[in-house]
Amino acid sequence: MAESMKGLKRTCRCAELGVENVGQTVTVMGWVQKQRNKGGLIFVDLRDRSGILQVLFEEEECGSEAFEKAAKLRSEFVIAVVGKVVHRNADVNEKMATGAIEVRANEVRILSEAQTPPFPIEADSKTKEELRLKYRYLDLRRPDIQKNLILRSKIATTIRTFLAAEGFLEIETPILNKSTPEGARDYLVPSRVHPGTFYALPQSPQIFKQLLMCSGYDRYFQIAKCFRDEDLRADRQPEFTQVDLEMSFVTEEDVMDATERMVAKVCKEAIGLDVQLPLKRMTWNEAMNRFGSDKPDTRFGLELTDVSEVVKSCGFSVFSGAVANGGSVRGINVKGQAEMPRKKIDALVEFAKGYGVKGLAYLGVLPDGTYKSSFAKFMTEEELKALVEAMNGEPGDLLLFAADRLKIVWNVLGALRCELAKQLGLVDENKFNFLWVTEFPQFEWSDEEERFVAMHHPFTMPMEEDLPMLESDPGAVRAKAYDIVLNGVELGGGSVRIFQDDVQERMFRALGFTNEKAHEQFGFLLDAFKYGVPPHAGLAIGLDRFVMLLTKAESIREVIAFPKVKDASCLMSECPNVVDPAQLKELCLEIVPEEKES
RNA sequence: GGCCCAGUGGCUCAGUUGGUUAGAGCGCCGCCCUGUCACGGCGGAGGUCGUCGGUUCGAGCCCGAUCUGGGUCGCCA
Repeated sequence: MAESMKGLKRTCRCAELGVENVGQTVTVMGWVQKQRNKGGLIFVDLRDRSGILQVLFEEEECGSEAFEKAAKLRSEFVIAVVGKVVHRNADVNEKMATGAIEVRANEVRILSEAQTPPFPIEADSKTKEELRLKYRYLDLRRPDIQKNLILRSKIATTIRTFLAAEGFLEIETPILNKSTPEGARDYLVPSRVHPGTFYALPQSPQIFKQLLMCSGYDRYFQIAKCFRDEDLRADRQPEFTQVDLEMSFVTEEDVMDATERMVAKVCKEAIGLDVQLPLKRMTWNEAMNRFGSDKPDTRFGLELTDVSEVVKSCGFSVFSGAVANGGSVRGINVKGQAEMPRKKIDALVEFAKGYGVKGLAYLGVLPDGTYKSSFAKFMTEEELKALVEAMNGEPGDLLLFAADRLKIVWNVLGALRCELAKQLGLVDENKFNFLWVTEFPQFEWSDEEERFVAMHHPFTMPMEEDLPMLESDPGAVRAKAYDIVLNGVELGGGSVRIFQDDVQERMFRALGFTNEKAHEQFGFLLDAFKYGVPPHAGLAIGLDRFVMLLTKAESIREVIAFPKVKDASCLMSECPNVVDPAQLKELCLEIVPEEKES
């Protein structure tokens, strides 16, 4: 039966005690991690978010009533203990942070009894995630998750302190917004007052922070919840948190400078990591050509080589054909792997196919100078020699090639080099390689929509020297946009914003927006630009991903208190769920049953 | 929407070429134990193998479908 804590006040957390407290009488409260009953002596490991403390019950010391209570304690009971901190003398436990001391109990109260939990509350849980997430409130008791969330809190505090000192104001923006079809799918919220209309949850506070600049707030930031109704991944949740910031009267240099100093500060405070500033930079074009990715992992090599020129008229029609059709042939030299078993190579080919390429050509340069290859028979000795030379191939090397449209080749080889690095153990897990990727293309061609779409968003400023091409050659226009990348993960990104209404109008035209459509969707922003708007630029960092990388967590769910699973539902609360028909009626909504396919 | 992986007592797993009463460790319950800390000793309870259907004399094991969770491609301005 639960007892009251009346008259008791917790004096400290469990693991806050040490040898310096010996002799003091303390009151500690927490969960029973473990009870060890020796008969005349009962040990209890008491746990709270600080750690574990051993409590000792001896009948002579605590009296028979307390001793009997101690004998009844089970895992996860919540108890309060009043007792004296003593040294363990000969029985120090070196493996415990509080192993030199223990609390000799004088009094114990059972504040709450507990059923046996469905899985052990312990670090390095082996329990299936499904079960952990169903009982997330128990999972969150585990020390490794607590460590992650405590670190996350510390990081948020560091960010707030840093930005405040830099003159940033923390300003909240609305959660209920207007839906804009550009970009990711919106989560929609029906309006009761205006039947048939909807709010959208923010994908980012983008437009509002730009309006704040128009309003003179100079430097804004927000640790903002954002929502995107897209499929989940190990590093992607439908609701996530961004450190969102915007600055007026600045260039991209100012934003990048403030951001990297903030990131460096966080790394130092959170995990004691010294980050060398300024961060390395690379243009988008260089990143794609060398790494096949706009978020390259620079902890290892395996860079791409363009061999299109070398093979454009060779006998292997897959290569020559790709070049003839305007595509590209590029390769990766996997040093010393010429003898990779056929089975492993086949698996790599299958891996590559998952990225849209029809196959992967391989050429092993054997130590004796001969070749083991899927295509050598189609090429002359000279052609092969030229190809190996172009790849800097030496005996013992395995050369892998993809031939297709350039976009696909980049995609395949970019993924392949990461996979190879993982398989060959080339990734140094202790490295934190930050990188700015700059000069992104302004537009990206969408096959699906048959038009150019904005690579970042429609408010991104093109580079001045490329402005004339906005109409004539949109695909060649580079943007004043920059992404910050850490170990192959896009940590965040930003841009200088358009602040001239004529440039903004040209942007919308290039994106295929009519004047009406642009005004219908973003009219208030365009109007705001007519009343005096400062040049401004900003950026957003994905906080969840940042914490995930700093904690080396395998999944973003390990750094979010209550995450969603793959289908965007919550196993604990079971949302989303149906609602009362009366609620729907009030919203003038009804469920139309899906037609069954016959 | 596609592809891949997993699903056996509360938890983590094992389960031989399909063959009688499905095993282990931990946990749980009871008794004993004054220095344990992966405590120890003795005893005990607990599963029909995610679900449905099929093949077979016989299925945890083979086949099909489906559900659940994970990874990934598409998607994510």
